[in-house]
Amino acid sequence: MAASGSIRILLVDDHSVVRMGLAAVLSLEEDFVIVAEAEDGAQALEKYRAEQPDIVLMDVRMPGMGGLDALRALRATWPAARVLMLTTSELDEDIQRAIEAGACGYLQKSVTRDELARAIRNVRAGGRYMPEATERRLSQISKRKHLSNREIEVLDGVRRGLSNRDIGMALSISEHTVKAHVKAILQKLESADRAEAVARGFEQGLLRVEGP
Amino acid sequence: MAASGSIRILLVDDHSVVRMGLAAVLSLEEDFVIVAEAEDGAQALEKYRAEQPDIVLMDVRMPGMGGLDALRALRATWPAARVLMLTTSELDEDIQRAIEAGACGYLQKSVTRDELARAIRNVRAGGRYMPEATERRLSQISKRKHLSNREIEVLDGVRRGLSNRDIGMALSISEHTVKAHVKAILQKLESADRAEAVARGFEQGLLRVEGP
DNA sequence: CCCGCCATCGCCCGATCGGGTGATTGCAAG
DNA sequence: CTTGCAATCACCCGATCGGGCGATGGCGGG
Repeated sequence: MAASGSIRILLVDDHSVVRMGLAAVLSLEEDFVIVAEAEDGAQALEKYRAEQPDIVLMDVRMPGMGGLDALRALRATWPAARVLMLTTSELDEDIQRAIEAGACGYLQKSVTRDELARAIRNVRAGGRYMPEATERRLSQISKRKHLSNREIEVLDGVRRGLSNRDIGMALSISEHTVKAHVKAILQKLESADRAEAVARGFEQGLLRVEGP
Repeated sequence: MAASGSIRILLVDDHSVVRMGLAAVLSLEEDFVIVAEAEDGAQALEKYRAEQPDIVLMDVRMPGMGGLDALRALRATWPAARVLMLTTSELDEDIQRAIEAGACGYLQKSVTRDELARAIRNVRAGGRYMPEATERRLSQISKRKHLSNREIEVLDGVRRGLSNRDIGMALSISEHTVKAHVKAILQKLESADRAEAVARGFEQGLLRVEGP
């Protein structure tokens, strides 16, 4: 690995404007070298294999394989890969997932040039980097009781306007069980009824607008 | 105003990375000149007053005064202002609102350099510009029956988990009336119950995660 | 001027929801 | 092994929801 001469970077983002912007910002630092760019997760894996960069800067939301899946795939093959996640969204339990999946940092696209450079150097040096605001949000998120997979499935039925009975039939379980799940969901999301639970689901990133 | 020598552009986006990227992309065109940048709606108005650019490239989602409000404010003072809206989100009835408010185009941040340049020249020449995909989405959106203001208020109560009675008290109307509104909402959003209506509200951009 | 839409109010009623209180299984972590 | 949690099933019951049917007044466009 290059001692500390230069830091080799792989950019992954589906928005070409953002890639150009990152390239422009990073080129202001003498020792940063962008060795490759990718538009999606699959490309990112290819490029990583080919270039073995020191740092990956990756967008969270991308068409096809999302940034989180790409992150997991990357770390599965190269556990030492150092990945900084970028996002516009700022809400999201994606933060939580990214950290669990081994991201070394989580930045918003509104970062200043300075902070971005610091983050990259930090991560390169083996550390982590997380803006204070994100850290605070993360601690809040981790306090939220999170739903089990089954509960997410039920919540998805609720979101589609199904009755408890219909959800039961769809999941091949009894209506009683569905009610139990719904009850648990309402408690965990601190919601008064299923409508509020759906709203909370969207707020917390459990439910999304684009169908999975 | 510069005949056709150069096209003077104002960039408005809260993400510095995106501004840098746009600046980088646009600087590749000889006749494009970025005369100012702004980080939010208020700044955008100032800069416009000072520079009187030919074109404004504006992000839709921004902290403080959002892109749409900024657009309206701008057109209120300078009805001839030519504004191209930029977005990451792609969903949204914001498209609809932007067009109504007098935007000359609506682009995603994934645009290629080519398309962006074409859009700008088009708009500069007095035309409009809208990617085909966006146009299709727009036509779908316009087919959606849209909720009245009162109905939106009711839907917001529903989203917060209030009962019809509580919503009635909050809005100082009878529970019966609320029920009538809810009924209308369910029909217009083609929803089976209030939970699905909330989901549809989020999908269509009627409800948002960050507070109004 | 009339039609349509919106907002408001009213009553009846069956279906669904959500709370309370149980229980059993199986698995994973301590 | 014991504790805890997820998932499953069960019953009772009052409150709420959502549909059906209808009515009034106001406001704006054709």
